[in-house]
Amino acid sequence: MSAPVALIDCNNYYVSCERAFDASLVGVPVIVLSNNDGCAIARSAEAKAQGVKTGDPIHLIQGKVKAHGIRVLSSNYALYGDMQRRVVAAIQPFARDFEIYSIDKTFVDFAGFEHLDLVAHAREMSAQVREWTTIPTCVGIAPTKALAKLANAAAKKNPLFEGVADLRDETTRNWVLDRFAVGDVWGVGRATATKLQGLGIRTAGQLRDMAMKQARGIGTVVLERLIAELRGVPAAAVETVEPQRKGMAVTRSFGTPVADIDTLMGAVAQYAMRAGEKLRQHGLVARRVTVSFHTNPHKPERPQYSATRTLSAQPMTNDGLVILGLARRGVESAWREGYGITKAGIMLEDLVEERLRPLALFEGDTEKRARLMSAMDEVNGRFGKFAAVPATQGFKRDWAARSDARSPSYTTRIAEVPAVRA
DNA sequence: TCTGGGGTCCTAGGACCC
DNA sequence: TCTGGGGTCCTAGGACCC
Repeated sequence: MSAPVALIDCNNYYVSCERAFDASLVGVPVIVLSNNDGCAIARSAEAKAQGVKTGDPIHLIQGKVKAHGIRVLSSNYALYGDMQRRVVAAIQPFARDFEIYSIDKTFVDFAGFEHLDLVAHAREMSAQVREWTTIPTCVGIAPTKALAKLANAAAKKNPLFEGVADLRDETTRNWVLDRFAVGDVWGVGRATATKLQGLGIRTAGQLRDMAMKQARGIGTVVLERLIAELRGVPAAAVETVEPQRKGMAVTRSFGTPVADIDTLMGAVAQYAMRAGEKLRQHGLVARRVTVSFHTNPHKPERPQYSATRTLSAQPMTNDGLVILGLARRGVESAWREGYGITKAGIMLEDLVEERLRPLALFEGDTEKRARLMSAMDEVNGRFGKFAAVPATQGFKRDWAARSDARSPSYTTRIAEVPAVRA
């Protein structure tokens, strides 16, 4: 039997973060919207009970919002990121190794802890997170990551588990797998679920028992690995070191479609500067810069246009103005008149740590530019985003996305720390 | 589905090379 | 060039996840 793995997952994470700082949100239906205030990406239990689904466009559920007094918030990623650090700090003492899988999920390697009552151990871990952050969590324990994810879902769904499901025991495991819909298994999306159902495979138990060869036929090696994991054979380890990231992107939808190149260039300029800033924050430089923009693919009756252009930075760079220069060339070569552009983005690939950057033959005065960039970072950090911007970016941002109901940056911006009155 | 933004991994096909 | 086998690199697109 392989070493036990646990997945600790925060319940309704974004909503729970908001509730940690605003008691009026407790006990009432709450949803948090995506970046563009477009759709619901987090829902409290009360909002779920009113039938709000993940991804519901806000304009489609306005009736429900009014009828049930659902509180609607824009997302506040600075807050959620900061809260995550506190959650991880609470988890840390309960294992030697763990993997921060996403903003609200952490895999915990329980190797070497098998002699403990792991269910009790997991409950203590969960209680520690709650005490330090107020955030409720559920834990799933199993021999593989895929099964730990499934155990976690079971712990969330079935009150019998009281927040911690241990699927190391085969009888319990089979019981859960036979009742678990195949489409809810981690790694089975809509496309694969449809194909599996066509073969009569409806439960996680049936997926586990599927012939590998048949699985390869409808999926890829990824589906084969998933089946191995459902059988209790690990195909993925708990990754304790953060992997080098492969790419980085800044993309946004526009509030209103853009039909002229200057306006598009203004948006692209902002994304390019932001992309450079992100690279510097992570201590990275990039080789490939891709700029892309397209019309709204959800309006098939309109003429569509989609363009991407990839350019190389020589030498590798994290200079926003260099990225902007390349992106500008890309936009100029790809621009076509007569379309309403609804989304644009900058993607950076071939990333390398700045200190490992290969030296180019002719570098130019990179040091001066590096000082300019860090000066801009400082100005923007102190006086707010967009205090210092290149002229291309412009000051009118008609196309800008909406974010009307963002909560204050309680933990990351001194001016917005909540005041306590005696 | 009137649909956000930021990622990863995998596969297929073409260009090119020896 | 009416042509073998094998390798790498690149791009585009699909699928999935949070």
